[in-house]
Amino acid sequence: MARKKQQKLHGEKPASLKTLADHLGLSPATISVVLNDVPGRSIPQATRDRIKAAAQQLNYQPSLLARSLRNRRTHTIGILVPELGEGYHTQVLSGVGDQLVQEGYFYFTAHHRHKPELVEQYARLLVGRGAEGLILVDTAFQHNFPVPAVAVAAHRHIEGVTNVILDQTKAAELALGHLYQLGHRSIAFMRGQPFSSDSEDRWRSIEAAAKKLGLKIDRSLVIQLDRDLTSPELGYPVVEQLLASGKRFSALFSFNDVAAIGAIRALRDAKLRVPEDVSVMGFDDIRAAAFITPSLTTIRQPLEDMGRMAARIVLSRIRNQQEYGDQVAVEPALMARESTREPSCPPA
Amino acid sequence: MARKKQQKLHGEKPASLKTLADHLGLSPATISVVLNDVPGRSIPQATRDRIKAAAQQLNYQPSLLARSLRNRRTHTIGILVPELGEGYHTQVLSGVGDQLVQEGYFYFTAHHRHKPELVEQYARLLVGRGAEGLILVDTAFQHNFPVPAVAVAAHRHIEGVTNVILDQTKAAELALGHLYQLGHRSIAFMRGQPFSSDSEDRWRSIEAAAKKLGLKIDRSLVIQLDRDLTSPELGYPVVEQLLASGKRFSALFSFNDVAAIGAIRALRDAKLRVPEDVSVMGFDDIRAAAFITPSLTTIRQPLEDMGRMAARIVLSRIRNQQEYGDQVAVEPALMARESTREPSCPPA
DNA sequence: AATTCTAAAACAAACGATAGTCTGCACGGC
DNA sequence: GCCGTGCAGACTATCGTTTGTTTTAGAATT
Repeated sequence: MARKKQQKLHGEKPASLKTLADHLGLSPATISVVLNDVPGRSIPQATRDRIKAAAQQLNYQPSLLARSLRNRRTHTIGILVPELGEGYHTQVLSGVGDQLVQEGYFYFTAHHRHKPELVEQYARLLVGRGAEGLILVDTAFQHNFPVPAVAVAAHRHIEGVTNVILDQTKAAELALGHLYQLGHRSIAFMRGQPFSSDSEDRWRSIEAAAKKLGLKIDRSLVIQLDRDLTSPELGYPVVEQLLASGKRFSALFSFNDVAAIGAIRALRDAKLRVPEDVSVMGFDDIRAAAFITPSLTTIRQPLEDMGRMAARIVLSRIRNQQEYGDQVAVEPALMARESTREPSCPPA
Repeated sequence: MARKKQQKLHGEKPASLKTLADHLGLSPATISVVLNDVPGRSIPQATRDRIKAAAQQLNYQPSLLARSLRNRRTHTIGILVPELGEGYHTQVLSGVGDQLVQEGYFYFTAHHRHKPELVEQYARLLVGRGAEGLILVDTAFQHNFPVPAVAVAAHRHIEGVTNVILDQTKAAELALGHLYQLGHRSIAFMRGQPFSSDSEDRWRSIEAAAKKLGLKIDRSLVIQLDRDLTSPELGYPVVEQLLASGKRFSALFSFNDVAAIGAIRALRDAKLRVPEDVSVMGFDDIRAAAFITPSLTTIRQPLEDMGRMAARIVLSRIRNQQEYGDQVAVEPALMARESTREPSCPPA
């Protein structure tokens, strides 16, 4: 007869407990008990072996769907991010994913492209889909959620939602401390866009750090980002304008790395060398930061750690352990590279 | 009395059909029928309104879990990627996600860090979790799968798995054509690591394109990558060696952008200017390609499109439409930037 | 008044797994 | 021979939906 098909294509329905039960002449419940090693049940070893062998042979895979329905546990977390294709969010995602998988959880992802109505909608969908918890990365939201939720770099604080943030105070101190120590005294600052979650905090921290160092912030050296871009173009025009104003400065603290790259372009196009004439400090430590010429001195956000932390917190809240407060800060690190050095002429 | 809690914290069990049924004095089935607008059932408008109002009021959300169990449709796809935190894969993911969401599907992601046993294990888990199809991005695998599967940039062809790939012939022709047209005749080539999925195809296409242009490939100008790195360090030592060999060349075609960035460093460290002394062509068009100095001329893989295409194919196969063959190629594009120009001295 | 018809909704059986309870039977002790 | 004891496993209900089939009751027909 025809040779047995060696590579079964999809189509045959997978084995269920009932299939196994019929095959073995036992009841589904017994098989469930054996395969799950439920304690306190007396089933002879012989039967156990028989069941396990059959399960293997028929390639039995329990339907997690059915199990979830019955146990009311899905072991699934929903994750909301603004974008998938860009560095910052996916690095957080990477940490989240690692931690979740390690603890036996799965996750659904959805990206909302910053549309508020999509945030609401996807959150509902994810929960409807069985998500036992939510992790929101760089995502604005209004309400509480029907399941434990943790925000990474949240825009504001919402009752009941734990927030994982960067220690902005420490970050500002690291950055300004580095520039100050190199000898910089006239430093230009870039403020983030009003709609960006970090802008306000970052700026307050910078002011505080400056005060602590005895450094005066010259208002005319403070520029304000406003465009909604994720390309270096973001930083170009504002720096161009600043230069046109004629004010001089020996260092620039950019709001983020991407803007810093644009800023470096603008400085170069104005025939200023980086770092010889102007030092540039970034923020975030995106991958490109180490690759560009000159490589960028920046403050690293431990994105993977933040993700891992968020995952740990959401799981702990699901288990109803109250181990974390409603805000958890992680430590930034200074990545000193080529784009900063001592100013060429000593401060005036 | 105590004021009504305005912000309900999680804890109250969500409304089910049964809850609604009790509340309305109807049966769950009737309510299901109404809420799903099942055709061919006669329910008076008054009752329909009553049901819909109650559903709204009790904030009824159908359990997709239960529905999936019943309907044997989960509307979920499983996605396997090697890494989450790095550019290439997540851009594909972004396209996949867009397309899936648009067609009403959700997706589970898992990253396996190139460990073969994890690929197998996660694939099984995802299917067990209800995935109706699988998308494998840059992932090696051995077997067929019990559900429709589509691979993006697969390592080899597997019966029954549709493959979305870049048109390597076109890519090689674009790249070499560009260099040739600029006047380059002595071109150095970088071959990918043996374990990388594209290495073989890419090289064959380059040979073919060179032949077509009447360009001779000088074997002593061909260098071979072998390290498993995703940082520019990848391209540095091999170019250093090539330079040490004393052979001269006016252009270098790198295996990918990351290696190209390392190569540029190596060239600079050897006091060669890019592009004045040596033109460098990359491959992939990673985000950093446009940011570095000089910005990198490269071949763009339309990663999002590939993801979208993979999603479309897997859904079409789930629906049992046979619209696509077992291989689908997408078109690359030349991104001409600063790192290439005509050679400074005319070819010998 | 008895019969047929139809609208409106209830009922019942799944989907696959699991937790709790219950039964049949062999064995032992008295 | 009667009863308890344990073992080995079956039975039942349930998670929340959906689908096919009945029931019910009132209205229409004869």
